[in-house]
Amino acid sequence: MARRATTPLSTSSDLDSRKATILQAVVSEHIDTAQPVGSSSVVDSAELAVSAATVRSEMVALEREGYLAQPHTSAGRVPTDKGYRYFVDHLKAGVVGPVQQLQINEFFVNVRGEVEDVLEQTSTLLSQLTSYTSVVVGAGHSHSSILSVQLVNLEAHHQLLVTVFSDGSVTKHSLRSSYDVTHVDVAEASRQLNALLIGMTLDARVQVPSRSDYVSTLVREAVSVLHAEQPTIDGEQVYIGGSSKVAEAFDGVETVRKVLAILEQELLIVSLVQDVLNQGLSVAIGSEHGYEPLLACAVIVAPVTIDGEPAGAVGLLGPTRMKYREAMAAAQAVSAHLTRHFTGDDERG
Amino acid sequence: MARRATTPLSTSSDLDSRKATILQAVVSEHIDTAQPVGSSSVVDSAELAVSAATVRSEMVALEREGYLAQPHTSAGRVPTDKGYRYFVDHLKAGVVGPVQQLQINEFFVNVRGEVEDVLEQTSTLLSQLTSYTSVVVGAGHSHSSILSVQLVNLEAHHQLLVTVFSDGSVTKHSLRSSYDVTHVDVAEASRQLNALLIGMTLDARVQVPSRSDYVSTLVREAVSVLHAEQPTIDGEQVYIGGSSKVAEAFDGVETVRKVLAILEQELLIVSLVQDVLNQGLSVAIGSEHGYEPLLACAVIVAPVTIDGEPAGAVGLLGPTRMKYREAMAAAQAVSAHLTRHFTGDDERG
DNA sequence: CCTTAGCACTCGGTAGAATCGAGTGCTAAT
DNA sequence: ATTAGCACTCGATTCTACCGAGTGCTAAGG
Repeated sequence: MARRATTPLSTSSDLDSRKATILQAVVSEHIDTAQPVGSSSVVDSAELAVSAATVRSEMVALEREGYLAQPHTSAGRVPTDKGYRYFVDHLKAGVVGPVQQLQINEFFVNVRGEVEDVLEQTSTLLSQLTSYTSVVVGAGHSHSSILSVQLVNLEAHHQLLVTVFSDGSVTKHSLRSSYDVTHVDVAEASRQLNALLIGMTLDARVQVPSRSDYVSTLVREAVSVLHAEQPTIDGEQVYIGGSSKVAEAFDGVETVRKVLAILEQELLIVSLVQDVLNQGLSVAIGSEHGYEPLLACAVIVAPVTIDGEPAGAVGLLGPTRMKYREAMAAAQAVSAHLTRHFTGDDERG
Repeated sequence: MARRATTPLSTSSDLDSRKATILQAVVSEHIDTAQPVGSSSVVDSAELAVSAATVRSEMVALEREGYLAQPHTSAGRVPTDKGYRYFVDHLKAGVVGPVQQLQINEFFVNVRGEVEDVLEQTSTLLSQLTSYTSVVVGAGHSHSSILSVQLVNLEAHHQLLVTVFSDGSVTKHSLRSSYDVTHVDVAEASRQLNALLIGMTLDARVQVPSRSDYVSTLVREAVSVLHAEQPTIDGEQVYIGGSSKVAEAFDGVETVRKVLAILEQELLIVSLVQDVLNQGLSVAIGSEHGYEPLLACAVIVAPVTIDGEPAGAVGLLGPTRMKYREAMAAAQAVSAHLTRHFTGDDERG
């Protein structure tokens, strides 16, 4: 923790020890109180052996360097995004509280059902743990291979193509034909599709014989419909938990509205989470993630893997003045449990 | 409209013509302005040939009878739930505006994809049309028969049971066995399951031969897992559109939070919608639906049918002072289009 | 008897003034 | 470099006055 003091004109991202202490005190207190923090309360909370006046002049410097801001003259200081950034970068990794640990353990012991159900419930869990809105993203099946394809006759003109992937996901696609299709045709088409597609991934192209009988046409349509799925950012699933927490976390109806509006656009949420992950970050604060309507938000992201492969992420969305340590610990713990749950899964009974 | 004047001491639910006019004027104006309405503005807006004083004494009566309330002495009047109820009961059926009609038509011409996608997008549409939060409920498949059952081997201990129903829905269920299962076993189990289950509905019990080989065990497990689904209020789908609208519609963070919290509980939303439908209502106002956290809300519901069978509902959730005529018209129009879309569907190419 | 003009009264909302106090920035002394 | 001291700023709070929308009541007129 105690870092060597450098020259006061440090190259932007490092601060001498006292400035760091002060900054951290301001951030901590502001997170707790949501109020601007004054020099004297810094002296109290950080146990500094200097006077308020000294702290003040340091704060002027911190403001000049962009870590703090003043809502108005003669108010205390408030952290900027940069200030929060410094804070989280120098945060010693937290650990989840005992109560929450218990809650997490219990959850993962009891959780049952399909992947989708687990993810959805996880999202609720994470939100309850932290009082922030949670986002759980499950990766699509673009890299899974096809285990089984089946064509089912709903009506003479209407078939359903049901595909099972090696990751356990199942998709369905409607096929509508302008000609009558018999059960025999469907069975034959099913057989051919299985022969063609089993073991393939969605991004692999397959050669379809171009004969023009009904069965072949059906097969061709089925294959093309499957391939058409690709552009849809391969159907990741998004589960949002605790959107009501938005109303508590932010003040100002307008902010709440904006954030909720964003949360409604699942594609956007997916790319937000992906962006943050791609930047290699675990936290994106305010302007950092580049989504203007979310300027007032911080996003915490933790990746989930299955057998070492990236398989999604869990995230938390709160105000920039969120409780980073607790929230990061919770996200990390949950993502780890999730990883273990899915990876270790098949070894258990 | 002009209803015969009855005795002033009418049996609660009927009002003489003038009272009715006044009540309707108050409700209308309050819906527009969100402000308490005074006697003089009633005289203006309803073109009454009486003085404000007369209106006032009528308002006293309306208040005594429970249709109006006063936020505080010497403020105007505000409708009670009962007042709103009278209003909507005597509302001449509205028709959607030309712009929205266009929007609806365009939507249903262009909409593509599986039922789930259509419902989800419909929910967004309805919300955009009305600026209220929309709820679309798709009925479960408890009454659909099974068209196909398929068991797929994910791993030696892990099979996936994929079921296709006659309504085009598809479910999957994980089966985990403590013993190794070969592909041959799975194929055989699949065959047996098909023989047993095709044509059945989920509520029908089937006799499973109680032999104790692996295949039979697998079959038994599959059947029991399918039947176990029943209690889950048979997996209706809920699609909520425009939850951000909640932030606009209500004032008071606490109300917003409560409503959002309710919207998160899909089961609750389903039963709310079902309740309202069962009461034969199309609108439930404030206390009428009996969900205390939604006291400030009105819910509009319109049923959707497929081939005459109830198949779900579309709903709108707004403040009690919502624009009933427009919202009801929109809900009705959308539900009608949806009904037609799904019913007429199979005749088209 | 219903209606209505007139009037006193209520009470929330707004505007302005006074005040408070937390917090700053500067300066001068150590 | 630090700090005590101090003048100053400015949002928040309180208080007052007051306005005005709206009421309820009453007494007079159809």
